[in-house]
Amino acid sequence: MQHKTETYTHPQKNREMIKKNIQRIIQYRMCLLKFQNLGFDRIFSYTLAQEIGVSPEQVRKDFSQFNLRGNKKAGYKIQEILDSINELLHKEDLHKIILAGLGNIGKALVQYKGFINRNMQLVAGFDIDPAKLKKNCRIPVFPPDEMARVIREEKVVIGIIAVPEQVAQEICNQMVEAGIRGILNFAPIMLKTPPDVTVQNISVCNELEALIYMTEKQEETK
Amino acid sequence: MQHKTETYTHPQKNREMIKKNIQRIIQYRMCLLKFQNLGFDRIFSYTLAQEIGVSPEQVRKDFSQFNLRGNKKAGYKIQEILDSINELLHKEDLHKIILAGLGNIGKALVQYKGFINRNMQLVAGFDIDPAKLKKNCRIPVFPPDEMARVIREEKVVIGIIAVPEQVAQEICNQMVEAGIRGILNFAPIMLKTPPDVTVQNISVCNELEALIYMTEKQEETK
DNA sequence: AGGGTTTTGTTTAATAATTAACAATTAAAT
DNA sequence: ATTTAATTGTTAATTATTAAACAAAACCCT
Repeated sequence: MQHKTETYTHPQKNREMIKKNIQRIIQYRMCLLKFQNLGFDRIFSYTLAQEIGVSPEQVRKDFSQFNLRGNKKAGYKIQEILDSINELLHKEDLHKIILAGLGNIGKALVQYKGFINRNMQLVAGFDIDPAKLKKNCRIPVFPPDEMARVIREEKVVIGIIAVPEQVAQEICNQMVEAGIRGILNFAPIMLKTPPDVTVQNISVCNELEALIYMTEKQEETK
Repeated sequence: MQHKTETYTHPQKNREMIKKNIQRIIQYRMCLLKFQNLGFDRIFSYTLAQEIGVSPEQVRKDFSQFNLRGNKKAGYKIQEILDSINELLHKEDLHKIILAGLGNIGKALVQYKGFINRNMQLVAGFDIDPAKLKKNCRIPVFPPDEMARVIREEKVVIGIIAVPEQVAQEICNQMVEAGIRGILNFAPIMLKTPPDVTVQNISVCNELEALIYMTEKQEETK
């Protein structure tokens, strides 16, 4: 029997839930911007839901959880919700990010122009290959042994790992040691980190394989 | 009251569940390969679970669902499970993939060497920019109006969308029309597709924003 | 060979997430 | 101003997922 009113939830699980919800919120924002650009200044939960592929109740519940309020009968004021979401995501300040590895993915990220629109900035890159140090002039690129210094000096808390699998864990350890708290990992391994460091994996191969499975499954049952 | 023995589940939801489970299976495979390379030939659900960050029961249940069988007291034979997973994922045959858009992401994908190890192959790229048509000699690159022909001739069912947001939906429509059944989408929009087409979105910006939120949330509650 | 121990696989229970329902509210119309 | 219609926000119910429990199996050691 539970004595407390609030039921206990495992911190790790709880965090997964928050992450999932905030990812939906980020999607809503994408969608809100779209409708704003189309000239609308209000939107209903129903419309938003249909666009994202969830139920209207889900939208209302998500908004409610993050205290994003609408108007009865009149829906949600797009600008108002956008402002609130931006505040929620601390979009008023610039978020510095470092990048380890300037291979194919790293180079693509360096050249990507979409970060600054969303108040994110790659402040430095790191690569073992001396040839990479000058090539990409958009951001300064250092050898890996300077990473800890840069992280500390620039007070960076977010890092991207785009190095080969073999060195990914080592780079991860160095990042965490120097103060990185969130890692976007492109290496095809499960990184080991302390529980207070958040890791998000991206694997194009895995996604493609899952997609292939799904399509073939669909084909079978047709 | 439900009359059928099997309870009804919404097909869309059901598909989400299968996708999630198969993604875990793909992760298990990654991990199994790692342990095989370390010289092990058997593994316990407990070990695998710890490595992936789930419970041992979850591993056993996942394996059970896909009929991946172990040996009581002796755990799972790594090679056996790997073979079964590869069979499950139809790894015996080569999976052809087309790529729309040869910008930063597209170029990175073309240069990526990991596909062939997993029996996937980019068979063609498409870009509106004539300058791109010759540049990347790893795969043939065509203008977009040849896409439908190539999809049909090569019988491709998987496509990657790495074009600018503004044309992503149009490219998607063309792909679906020509026979593509699974799409990996890098454009920051929710693509509209028929229900039997599976879409998987990848957005580096969204993942980073979620990561930033998580780290700041963590900082607050500390 | 046989008991003890360990680990699977499945069933049952607990927890979490989604959907449905509905009361409250408010914009718009008359 | 009053009424009507529509939409939110929250509570309740349902469904789905995850974890626990335990029986069955089989390896290993004596």
